[in-house]
Amino acid sequence: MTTSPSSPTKAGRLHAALRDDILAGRLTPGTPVDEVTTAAQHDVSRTPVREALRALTSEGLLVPGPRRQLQVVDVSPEHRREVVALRVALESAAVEQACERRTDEDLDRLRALVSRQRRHAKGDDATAFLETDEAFHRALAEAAQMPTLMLLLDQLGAFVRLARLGQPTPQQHMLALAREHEHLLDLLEERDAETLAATLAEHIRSRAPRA
Amino acid sequence: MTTSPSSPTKAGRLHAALRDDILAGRLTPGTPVDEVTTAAQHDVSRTPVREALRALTSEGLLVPGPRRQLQVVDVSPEHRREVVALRVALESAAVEQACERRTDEDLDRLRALVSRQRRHAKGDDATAFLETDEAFHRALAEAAQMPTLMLLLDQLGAFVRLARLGQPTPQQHMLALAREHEHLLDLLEERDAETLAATLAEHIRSRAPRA
DNA sequence: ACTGGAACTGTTGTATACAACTGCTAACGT
DNA sequence: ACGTTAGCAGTTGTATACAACAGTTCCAGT
Repeated sequence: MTTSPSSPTKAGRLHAALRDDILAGRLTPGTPVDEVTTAAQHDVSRTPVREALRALTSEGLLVPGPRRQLQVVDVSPEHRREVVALRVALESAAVEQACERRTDEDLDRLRALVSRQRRHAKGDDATAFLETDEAFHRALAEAAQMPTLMLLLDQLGAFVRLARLGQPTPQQHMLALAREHEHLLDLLEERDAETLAATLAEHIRSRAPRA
Repeated sequence: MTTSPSSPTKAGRLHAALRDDILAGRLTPGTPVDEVTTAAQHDVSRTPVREALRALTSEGLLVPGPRRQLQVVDVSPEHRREVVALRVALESAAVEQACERRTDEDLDRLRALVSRQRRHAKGDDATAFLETDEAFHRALAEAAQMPTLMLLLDQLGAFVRLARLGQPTPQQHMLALAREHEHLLDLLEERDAETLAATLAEHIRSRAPRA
């Protein structure tokens, strides 16, 4: 968010590209990242690289390591738990507001996402499913119309994705999640803020790592 | 946090200096900030300025304006309400964890802060009081030992400070706040997570702008 | 008078050269 | 043999020059 994701600048494109490399697992945790190498690989000068690396650092995707070098972040189990707790806190706050502000268009959009998600679940396409899953949670929060909250959630989103990288998603889970989403939408439609927040919290926690 | 605040680099110092200028009201909302002018004023080249401005933008203290220029953010009443809601969500989550993890040292530190705060209140020193107030809330959250949460709270903290800039703080309020802090600590000591979270939420909201 | 567009101005984006720092290596002295 | 230090290699920090872009002004043509 520092540099616009799809901005026409090299810095912006680099930022997006590296972010994608990290979130897709092409740059694995612990990998050192330095300016000159990255610049050479992408055939640009150090200047835009610096900017991209700075942005990624402020997002927490790169962390300062020992030899004054940046490394791809490694999400510890403890960190994972923290992210789950924060998602619960923020998304709960979001849906409470959303219950007041949601429009019928919001509901339509969300229902469409769930049905797409169900389709992907039936086709056992985990990648597409997870993508839609993220889109659903994002759209749900967006109905609250709280831009600063969206900023924070986007930051957390990167870690969520990172945490999920290794873990497979069995079809059974996918179907269950889609059903739960449907239920969340019913509560949003009824504007039952309290139940919705509590159900959402459980929904998020239930997907959390056990250990 | 992108560039270390007190780092020995020019970029870091600039970042801190500009941040301070904004939070102290020396750079008022809406003021356009451009690279060359800033560079000239601080007698450095554009390079470290760019970095500092990027960091401030990612913190939300600068926002992209019309003529492709950066401006000092103006916190709208709507934004203020959002920040309050987010603080409630995050600090509540923090104290719930803190109830499990707090040590006696945490309590000592916090009690010391409250007593300092009470001293400032009695001396009617609003500036020192608010500074200690921030330190108290930060230390309270820190007892949860959730580093990512601290990052998010620090970001919000800037907006809190900004929102308070105009508003005076009568001595009566200060004394009341100090008393409430004392009460929060009692609950933390008893590890009564639920009551503490609820009381804290009310404490934060009670200071919120009315309109 | 109005429209089109060409030059101009001010700004940010990028490349590159150089300086400063850090950690390492190796050589030297004891 | 060991510790100390000088210098060396690699990296980041900073300055500066140049390119690209956007907005503006002002002129030309109709």
